[in-house]
Amino acid sequence: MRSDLSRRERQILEVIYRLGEASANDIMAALPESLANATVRTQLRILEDKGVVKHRREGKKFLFRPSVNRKAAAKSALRSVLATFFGGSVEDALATHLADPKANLDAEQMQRLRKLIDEYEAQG
Amino acid sequence: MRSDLSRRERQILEVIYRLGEASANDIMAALPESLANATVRTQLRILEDKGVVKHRREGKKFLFRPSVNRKAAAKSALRSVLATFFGGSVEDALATHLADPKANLDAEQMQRLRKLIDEYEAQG
DNA sequence: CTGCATATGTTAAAATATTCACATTAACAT
DNA sequence: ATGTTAATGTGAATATTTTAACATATGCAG
Repeated sequence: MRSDLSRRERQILEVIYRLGEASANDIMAALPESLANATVRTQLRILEDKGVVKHRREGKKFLFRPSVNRKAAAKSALRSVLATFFGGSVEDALATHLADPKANLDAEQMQRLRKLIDEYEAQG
Repeated sequence: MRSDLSRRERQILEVIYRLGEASANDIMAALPESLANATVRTQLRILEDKGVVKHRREGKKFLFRPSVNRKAAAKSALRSVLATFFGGSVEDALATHLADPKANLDAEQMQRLRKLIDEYEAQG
């Protein structure tokens, strides 16, 4: 997630990433604390000025989405967490995640993980 | 990473996480842009007031470290990225990471990944 | 085409964050 | 002890962020 954004801007951008596409009202509803509609729209305008989000019109409302595609943002955010907290080690990260009771992977998910590793090794 | 921190506070906290323990000067040096020493110390004081970091004295300098241990912070940061960008799916995250040319895992790392999965499955 | 409900546009006050100069204190060598 | 160097403490100006009131526009029903 971009680090040159203010606290509120980041928070709102994160909501947009989670929702994929969202109106000012959607965002307002998704925020943990209650903000005036106008406040959310101000932040959206700022984010748009910064080139972080874009919008399209649908009926009379604006729907906002990130202008950087999710994949790229995801890769960048993940790399950042790996670097900051795991010394860049994806193994450490996986170990941490698996140790978390909330992870709770089922057989199918385990199989997908195995397959990913196999495939990576196959071409490496 | 805590989301109730200002931009600068987050940036500085991230540096501290990367370094493990750091003095005001260490942090100043690690920052991409140049800030006055007093500025960094002000932020450290704020972070300490907020209970985010603590310090110990060594000679005449203060060494700061996060007050929340790295493991817990790491787990939380990772979960957040997974939720925001990968719909909570660690498989998607691993796939994204492996697809990144910069990842470049060696045989040993691959083996560690496999072992983690095996062990997880062994206990379920 | 008029009114109503629901959006967005604009602007500016208030709150918060950011910055750093200057003052003070601490360690250490002489 | 005293001077020197290198830290930390304090306070306050400046900049940015955050907030939302008020104005305007849009879609739609009648």
